[in-house]
Amino acid sequence: MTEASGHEGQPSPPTPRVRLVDVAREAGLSKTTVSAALNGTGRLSPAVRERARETARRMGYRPNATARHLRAGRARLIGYVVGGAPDALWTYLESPYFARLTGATAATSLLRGYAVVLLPAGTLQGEWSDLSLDGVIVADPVAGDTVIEDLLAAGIPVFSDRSVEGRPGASWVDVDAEGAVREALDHLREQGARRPVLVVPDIATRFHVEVEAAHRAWCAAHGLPELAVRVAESGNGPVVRAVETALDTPEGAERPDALLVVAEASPPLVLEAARRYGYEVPDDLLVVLVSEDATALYTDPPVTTLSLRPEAVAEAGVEHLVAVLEHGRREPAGTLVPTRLDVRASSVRSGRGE
Amino acid sequence: MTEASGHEGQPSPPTPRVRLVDVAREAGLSKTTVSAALNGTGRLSPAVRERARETARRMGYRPNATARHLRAGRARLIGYVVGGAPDALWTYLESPYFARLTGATAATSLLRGYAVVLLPAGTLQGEWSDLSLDGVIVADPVAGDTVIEDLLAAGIPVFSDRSVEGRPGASWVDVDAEGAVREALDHLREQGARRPVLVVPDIATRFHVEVEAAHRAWCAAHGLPELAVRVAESGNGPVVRAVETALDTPEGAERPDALLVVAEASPPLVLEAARRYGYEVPDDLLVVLVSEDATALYTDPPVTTLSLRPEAVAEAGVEHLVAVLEHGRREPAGTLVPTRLDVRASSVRSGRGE
DNA sequence: CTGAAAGCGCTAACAT
DNA sequence: ATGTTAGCGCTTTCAG
Repeated sequence: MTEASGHEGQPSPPTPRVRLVDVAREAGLSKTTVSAALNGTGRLSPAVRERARETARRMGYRPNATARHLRAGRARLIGYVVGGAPDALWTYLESPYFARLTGATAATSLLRGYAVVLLPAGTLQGEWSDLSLDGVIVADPVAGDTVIEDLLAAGIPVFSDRSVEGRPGASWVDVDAEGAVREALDHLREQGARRPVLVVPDIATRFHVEVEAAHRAWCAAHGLPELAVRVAESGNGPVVRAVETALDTPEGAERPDALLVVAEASPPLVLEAARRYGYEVPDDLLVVLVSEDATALYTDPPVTTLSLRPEAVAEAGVEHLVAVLEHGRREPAGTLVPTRLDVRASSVRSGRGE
Repeated sequence: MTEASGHEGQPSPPTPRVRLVDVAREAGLSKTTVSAALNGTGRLSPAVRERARETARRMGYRPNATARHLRAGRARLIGYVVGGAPDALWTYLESPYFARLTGATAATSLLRGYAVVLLPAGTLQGEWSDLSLDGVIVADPVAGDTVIEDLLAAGIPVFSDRSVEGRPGASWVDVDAEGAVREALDHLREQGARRPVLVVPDIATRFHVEVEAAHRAWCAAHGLPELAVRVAESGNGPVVRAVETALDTPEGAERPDALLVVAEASPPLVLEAARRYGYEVPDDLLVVLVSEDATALYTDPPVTTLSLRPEAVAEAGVEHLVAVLEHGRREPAGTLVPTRLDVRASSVRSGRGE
């Protein structure tokens, strides 16, 4: 039962908000005094401070944030854009990786005193120039992303995961693609794999480009065949089809004995695909997925995943941006986030030593 | 190659931003004229207008959004909070429903000229009172949610999906729970189900409370047994266990012949659970999931889903909020969004007429 | 057709 | 210890 209940209902005109002057007048004090009292600054007698506070409370005073921001010279607002894909403006949130990256970015920002504004993927600065953003975080830019150029040209501090190395004002965070590939392939090899096949999206994101390079290098170094299938589109449909392509070997040909999928795909669906093609996991096929999808824990067998650690990426990114924003750091800095392999039954050769 | 390349690099002091006065001075005009020229307002000679624009461009002038907002009296910013759960501050993004609701809210807002600020779930107004939000959207409040009370008390226009009926200033949107349950159960009954079992979260969200009521009513009306299992926690693990509970009937007892899951769960995992308990889908068990999870399309068989239409919910919500914000509408308005049943093979009795 | 000046609501020097 | 005043950067009457 709020104040506006029953017959007494406020008349239509949107109640003019109580301003600092109003409180000051009412309390018989000056703006300064009330402001100081409310902000805990200055030296005021406890009595006056209390009177100001009480009056403000009674009148339902709430400071105007915009005015404060104008005064302060910043709005404590950080923009968040995902690079590339201007075709999929918002769907990135539906991928577990981005869902967690986004949440973690918002969480870390808030800890540092900034709120996050969601921006549509791949849009340029011009489309939201009327927002008072102190800085912008660009997640997952593709090579030569216009978003970044745009922001840099506008002089807005930018942090971008993946590398924008060397651009002044553009700190970066990068997932350690090379380490990720090496760790996953080493693990598969230890488990006996000799014909691992890689499934990777065919896009210009720095991470994926590096993954391919690392894979090539690893295969050469270990004298194993370089088996890879590229996925043109993202999404479960295309990725699962790519997995099928990878597993569907011609009659009599040697079959792959391990699968490393570096594209967001539903773990249970990948397992199902493997079964459809007559593989037993992990007996005939070891499976490792680069994924943040929690369902990996609940499949039978549970699926080994390689986490890109979105929380760590977000944290490092916000940290860099805040460093620029608050201490005016100019020299670009960077962080390389190591991935984490969560070994589960899908990639552990069974019937050995157990 | 931006201007700051090479040896010429700007010295450290963060470049003082170009202001309107600076442009005016440089162009030999007044602030007024330049402002008018840039905003396309007022009656200026084309020559002057062009001169002002050119100078602004040359100097890299970008208007200060905060100052504009102060002047305009609003920041064109909408807050977005998810109700309840202060334990899971950000994880809501990982659910397909909320991922899409969030994206759609941001998209619709932008179309109406507002940007969306992500707020941690279940937090109160006091924790982000230093943000200049014109309004707030509260998604999925639980009964008697403090977030709502808090906002209403503060006089901030609130829209909330699910109902907050009767509160002045609090328009609402509600998913048609009753229709959803009826549509799903009618469908299952038409397909021959006589012992459908409902799996539903045990939480006070209005939607879920209504689902239970509707289920009870439907069972009574059709003279079918009221079978239901409640899930204490959310997440794939608990939901799958609840599904197992629902399917794991004592030896000799009658088994359920249809499953209606009204909790976000991974479609392939639910299918897998059914198989583990010896059910063939759809032959022994018809399955309908309330879910926005895209994997439902790719399972074998594809799973029938009941969509809560997050895009429609978001659209209606933003529409209501903007109506309050821009036309000062006071009388609370509401929208009831119908759900959509996407019938796929998992709920169609096979071997009949085909 | 253009410019001077007021003021959005707040905070912080600078008096008193 | 408290009040006066300037000013953050912009838009917009209102004179000229």
